[in-house]
Amino acid sequence: MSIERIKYDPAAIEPKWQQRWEEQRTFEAKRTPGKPKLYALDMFPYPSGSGLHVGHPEGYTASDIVSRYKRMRGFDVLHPMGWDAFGLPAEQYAIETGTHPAVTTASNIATFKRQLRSLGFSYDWSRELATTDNDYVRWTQWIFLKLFQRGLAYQSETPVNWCPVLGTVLANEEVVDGKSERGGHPVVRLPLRQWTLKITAYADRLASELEGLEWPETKKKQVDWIGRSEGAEVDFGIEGHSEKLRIFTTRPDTLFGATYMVIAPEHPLVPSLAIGEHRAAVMKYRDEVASKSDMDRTALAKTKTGAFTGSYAIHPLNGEKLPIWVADFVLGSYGTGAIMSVPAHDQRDFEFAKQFSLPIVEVVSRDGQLHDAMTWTEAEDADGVAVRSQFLDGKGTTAAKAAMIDHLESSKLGTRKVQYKLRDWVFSRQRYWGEPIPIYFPVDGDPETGKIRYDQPIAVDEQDLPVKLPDLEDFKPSDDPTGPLARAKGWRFFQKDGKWFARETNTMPQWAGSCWYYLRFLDPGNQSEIFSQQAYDDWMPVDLYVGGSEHAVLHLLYARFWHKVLFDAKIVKHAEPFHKLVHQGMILGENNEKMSKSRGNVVNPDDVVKQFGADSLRLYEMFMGPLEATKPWQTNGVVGIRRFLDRVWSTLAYAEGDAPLDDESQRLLHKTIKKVGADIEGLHFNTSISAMMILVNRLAELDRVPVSAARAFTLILSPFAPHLGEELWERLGGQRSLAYEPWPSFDEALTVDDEVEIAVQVNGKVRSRVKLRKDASEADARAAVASDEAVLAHTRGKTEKKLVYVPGRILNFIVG
RNA sequence: GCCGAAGUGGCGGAACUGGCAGACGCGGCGGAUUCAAAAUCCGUUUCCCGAAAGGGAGUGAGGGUUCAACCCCCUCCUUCGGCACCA
Repeated sequence: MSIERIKYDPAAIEPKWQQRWEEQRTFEAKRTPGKPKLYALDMFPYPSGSGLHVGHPEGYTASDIVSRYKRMRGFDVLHPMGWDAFGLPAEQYAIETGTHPAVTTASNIATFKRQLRSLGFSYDWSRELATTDNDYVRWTQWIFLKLFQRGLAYQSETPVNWCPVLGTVLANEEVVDGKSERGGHPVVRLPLRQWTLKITAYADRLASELEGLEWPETKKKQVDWIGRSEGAEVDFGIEGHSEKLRIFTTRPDTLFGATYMVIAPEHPLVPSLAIGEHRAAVMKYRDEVASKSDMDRTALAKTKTGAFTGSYAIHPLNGEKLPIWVADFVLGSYGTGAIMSVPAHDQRDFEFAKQFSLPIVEVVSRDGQLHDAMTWTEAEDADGVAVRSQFLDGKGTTAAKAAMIDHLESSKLGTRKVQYKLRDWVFSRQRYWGEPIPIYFPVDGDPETGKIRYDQPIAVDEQDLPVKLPDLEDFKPSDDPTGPLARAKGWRFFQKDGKWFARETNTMPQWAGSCWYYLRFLDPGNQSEIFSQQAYDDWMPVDLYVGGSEHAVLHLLYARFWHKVLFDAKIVKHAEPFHKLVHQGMILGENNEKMSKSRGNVVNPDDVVKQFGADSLRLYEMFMGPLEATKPWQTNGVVGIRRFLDRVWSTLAYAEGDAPLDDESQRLLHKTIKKVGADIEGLHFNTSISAMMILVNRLAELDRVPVSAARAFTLILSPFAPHLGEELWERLGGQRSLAYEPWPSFDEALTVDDEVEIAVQVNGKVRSRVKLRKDASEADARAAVASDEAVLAHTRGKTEKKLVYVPGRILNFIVG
């Protein structure tokens, strides 16, 4: 054996196959009638300036393995990739350097694309798209118009989260602890004109239609986020006012326990209710709260604060006078911004009552007896029996709630009501690098002096889409919340039929583009429609959606909302877009900490590819542990994987002949084929790799590996290590890419051993092992160990009380 | 505080439906090869006692069910993720 053998050289074979796949358009998605289909979607990345990090390839490799496997299983596969390319970083960079965001974005995309290509993902690059493409923006705006036409996009002047540093308004979801989610800049609440999407109109469906989806815990997170609660709205009279004070409660059964009322500082009635000597203090309190950050107002506020308005509400059922307080623990943005306070049965009300020495009256008793709630140390919010409650007395809580609501409705004092924590989606941003909102307004007179009639929004004609961004040189946000687009006067103002109009200068948030990209992938080149019905029917819904759990609520809720609107508009045919959802876990640095530049523990995929090869990176990321688990990077682990691939190469690359494998190897091969297939279906990539390692270790011991076995192994390895797979396949006589080669079959009979070694226990402790036929009878099993010294040593002189025998598993003597 | 997930060798992690805990990989140790090293190959590697045979302990802690528990039940601890006064 003097022939010099070539070594495994990923640096040579990886670019070779990447180029060949591209030239031969190997992965262009085509649909063949009658074949099953798979739409495998990755959450497309924001192409940041720092390039890919090792977290990206984790999910991408997983979906790529499934895609490649399914192709070999005869599926038509749609596996696309694109760019979520609008967003703040490019704009911030533009502000700092003057480089146009389009330039930065294009160069970042080029970097990302080069990196993704170097990893050998089987994307159909002919469907590549970026949310910033005019051709894409056109349809994003088109969908906005659908929302507008259906009354789901409206302007409001409500208090919003204005971030002075970023110069924009943020969604509630983008504000964490009173700071911007990106950058951690302070956020204040200001009333501004905003475009808002009526996602609350879909709250019920967004919650209930999750059922039936194959999603992880994320379903629950969304349900919690939507936060449905059932209760009643009740109108209280106000002494000396004709207006009513409307409150929402989930505990109408405790109405007789209300001892005071609380309204939020933002409540519109605050000015008129704050009277007499109390007025000044109330207004001062209101102003103080307004300047507080959300942080101060919520989590850390241990003691309750508030002020008495001087006004009284009239209890609708017993006519009692209840003092009306203002306190910031009541939120202006939830329910009616006002509550009836039942301190005996609500902890917050209880604390407030203690703080301000207000009465506490028990109206729900745990045992039916009367107690003095003034002596309690905390509220009792558990269900019980209604007391001191007139017609409710003696009723259990559930029955009492129903009876009270019935009574309120029949006497027109209140109504049944469902409330949601979910708020409408503040959709406008005062920034440059986003989709222009395709709306314009009449101008009274000319642009210089005229007033813009924001109350008369007009939809841009569909024919005139997309509304493109004007070229700007100065991207700085200003204090002026109309945003930088307002400075492009030539773009903003235009004349039609002799009249002046002004375009909307707010842009859409980054979420907009990612709300529907999976739909454009169906038919990205379509110039006349958002997508053809044929393309839709070919591929939808998305069968597998892989992405980070950081998008569990925001992106996935927004996208589902848009999809349902499109469903109602009969543009899509499924109520839900994503059938199965998987979140890859985070990859930590070697020191078990989150990867970050400041911690200096960032691993660059380019370096790993250079040192070990793309296939090693792919395999390693799948071998680290369960896909969904958080797990630390270990460079030595990549070394181990590279060793495995070296061994695969040296074992298979020079396979020859067709001498049959020995029985044991043959069985192992068939077991491995079965296991790898099943593991891919279950996304258990770590264990399938381990199974392949075991097989190679076995094959490497053989003098010679027959070609047929080498080919079968090559095929099952190929979804994981596609470059190595192709190279081996070629050496083993393959004429063309193995991408569509049928997945190897296995003989079920060879995957089960008919003789197995089972443990022999005495009183539950393993004392010996014995080889037995899988289906051996108890008598046979007993006979097989009858003279086993290791067993006899522990049974001798004792009486057998029981024998547990599970064929193929265990033999356990119970003696005493 | 509430909700969710998870705790297994020195490390990453396996373990079917309750049936031999520690597969596979890393690291360690010993050896082969080499002038030497790297690479590669072989052996070994949960802990404790023991020269060995063997014995004992062991899956965050404590209890329980069972012939048998990483797996099921109860209590508790820790870590991670999410939510944050939503009436």
